[in-house]
Amino acid sequence: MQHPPSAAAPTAETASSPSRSVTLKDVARVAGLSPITVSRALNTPQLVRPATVARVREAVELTGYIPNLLAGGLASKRSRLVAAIVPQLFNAMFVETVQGLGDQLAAHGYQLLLSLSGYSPLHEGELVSAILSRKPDGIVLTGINHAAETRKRLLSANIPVVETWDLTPTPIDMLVGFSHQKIGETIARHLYGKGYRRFGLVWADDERAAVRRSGLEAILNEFGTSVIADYIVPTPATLALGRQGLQGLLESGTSFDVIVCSSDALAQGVMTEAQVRGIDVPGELAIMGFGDLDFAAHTVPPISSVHIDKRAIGIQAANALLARIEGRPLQKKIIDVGFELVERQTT
Amino acid sequence: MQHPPSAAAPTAETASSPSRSVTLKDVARVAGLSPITVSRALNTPQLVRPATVARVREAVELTGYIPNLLAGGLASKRSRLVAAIVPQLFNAMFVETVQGLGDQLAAHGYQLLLSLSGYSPLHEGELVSAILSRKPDGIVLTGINHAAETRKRLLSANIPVVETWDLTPTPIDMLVGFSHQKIGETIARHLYGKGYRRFGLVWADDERAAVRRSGLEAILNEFGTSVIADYIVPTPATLALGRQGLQGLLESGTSFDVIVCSSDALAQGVMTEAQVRGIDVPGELAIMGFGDLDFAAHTVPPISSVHIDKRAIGIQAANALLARIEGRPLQKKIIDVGFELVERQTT
DNA sequence: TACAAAAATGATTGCGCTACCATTTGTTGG
DNA sequence: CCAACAAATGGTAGCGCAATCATTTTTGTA
Repeated sequence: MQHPPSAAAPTAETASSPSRSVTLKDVARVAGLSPITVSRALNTPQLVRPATVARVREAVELTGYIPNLLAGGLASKRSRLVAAIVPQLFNAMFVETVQGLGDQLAAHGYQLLLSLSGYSPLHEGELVSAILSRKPDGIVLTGINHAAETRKRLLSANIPVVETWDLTPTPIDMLVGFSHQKIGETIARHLYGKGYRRFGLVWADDERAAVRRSGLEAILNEFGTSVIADYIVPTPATLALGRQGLQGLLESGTSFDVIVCSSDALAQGVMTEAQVRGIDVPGELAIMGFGDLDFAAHTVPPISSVHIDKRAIGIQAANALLARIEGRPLQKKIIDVGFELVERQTT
Repeated sequence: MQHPPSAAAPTAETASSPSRSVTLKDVARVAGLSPITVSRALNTPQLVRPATVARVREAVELTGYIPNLLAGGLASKRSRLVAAIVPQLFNAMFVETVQGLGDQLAAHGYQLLLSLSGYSPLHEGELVSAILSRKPDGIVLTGINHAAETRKRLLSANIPVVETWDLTPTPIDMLVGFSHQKIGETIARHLYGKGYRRFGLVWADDERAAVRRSGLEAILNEFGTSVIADYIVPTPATLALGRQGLQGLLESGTSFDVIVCSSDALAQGVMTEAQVRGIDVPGELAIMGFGDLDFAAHTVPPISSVHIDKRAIGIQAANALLARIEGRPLQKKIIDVGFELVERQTT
């Protein structure tokens, strides 16, 4: 299975130059056709006689030709590239969306340029410029709050944009997400309905989480109660921060009957800390998560959470983009994938 | 902070054509310089008078110029793009590596093209071709087992390649990883040393996991014992599969004193199932994971695992690539990031 | 068989940028 | 004050491909 250094690769060009890469012209020469016909045979085979296509395929095989998409993109103004900006990947939330997006794009011959913004909207502007310089056919953003500069650049780039993981009546272009406000409200109603009154929060310092909180508090206020205390953690939220959170809240001396967390990771952390301290969940303390990550259903006891179809967000975003890129009519500019409160055994 | 829709963007081109994008030539005209000088001012400012650079910067600002890297890459043969192929992102293992890689690359002005291979080496060949057609300056691969076709293509593309997450004396080019064999051996010694004799496995159907298993079994054999039974699960490994795994093993009627899992997710699943069934961990049954994911230290009881510096793999891979791209000498072609068995309370 | 229409193929040009070499401008010392 | 050189700027060409229009070949029909 070793390749002896003496034997040159059999498919290498015959030219003496040290491996100048194979171009369309080389394939054309081998196939006895013009370069443009080869180009067509590869990109729009329906415009070329089947026999010719076969001849081209052979020549491609023989030469080991790999098209240069930089050149192709420059000439055709279509890069077959879609860029996505995600705060970070640690946060398992976005991973499924990226995976769905990537899978769906790949299935349609597009590639994914992934950028990690690290939750900093200031940095996002430069990021967008860097991305636009690759001339992507579309862009997927996380969230709806972008610097004015970012919006302007995106708008003037004149390419399809999908914002995700949030909801607004005025997206830059298209949107796939859900209402954080409503989730907060739903959580409040659920917990109040189950009789919980003394609310503690372990909450990430994140803008979408803040919206969920405002929904939660709005309804609690309606019911004449409110959040007693909160413990704010930096992003990305981890189990360790969840444990710290409960610790912090308990040290404040107040007593709670439920801790609401801005993510399942924090919730699991809170639960771990409760167990370590011998606090019965949900008997003495109820816990509520968000995101319905893989583990939420498989802890002991399983964590009540809010399910989001994270993968669907990615797939729908891809579909919206592909439709626009390929000029197909778009049913809706705004897709609400909704959510579902999943009651398990911690509430 | 709103931009009134009446006022046309002040930076828009004066041309009447519907937003033809701004090119280097436009900037040059505005700055009263030749295009090539503008190019230099942006790419190699040290070759241009500071006053001229400033003039160019102004013109860029004024015109809202965004370079076209397709054209730039085509002309210069440097794309400032690095491609990475990862089996999948669900598997939290690779996420940190991708994040480290992305961060480090971004810090050096490179962007990340992410491809998900879905664990299928057959598909990897096409993937590599698709990637090479973007003319990346470097490629990061997961694992060391690649189709012969893939190797050939990579070799003839003549760009730096880093293989990761495994170890071999004969990488395609460079490598950042660790020895799965040794991990298996280390686990076996640890568990045997603690007195465990009746080994059950809940194991993912994954080639690197298979190597860890072979290390484990080799040492167990040396000690005159062996794995009693295994339960093989498909990738990606999830908590639910871990639970199924324990269930499957218990139903076989055999009794175990330790279950070794090919990942922490499976281990947590096994532990959950054990707790649900009232099996004391580690009293009646010990559990061993792999990967030392975030949660491993924060379950009750915390899971013994093998720590891998996953983020470092990404960062070192980026560094190796950057060194080669920028022509700096490379200390080592093979970087072993090692591992560390972390004994917690499940063994 | 002839002729129009359709299908298939080809030639030219330019996408936006940088490499390469040529030219101009500025600087130094005799 | 002017060589002699370095620093700064410019002109030309071409990276590899596809859009556009032109030409050739094939097909169907009277």
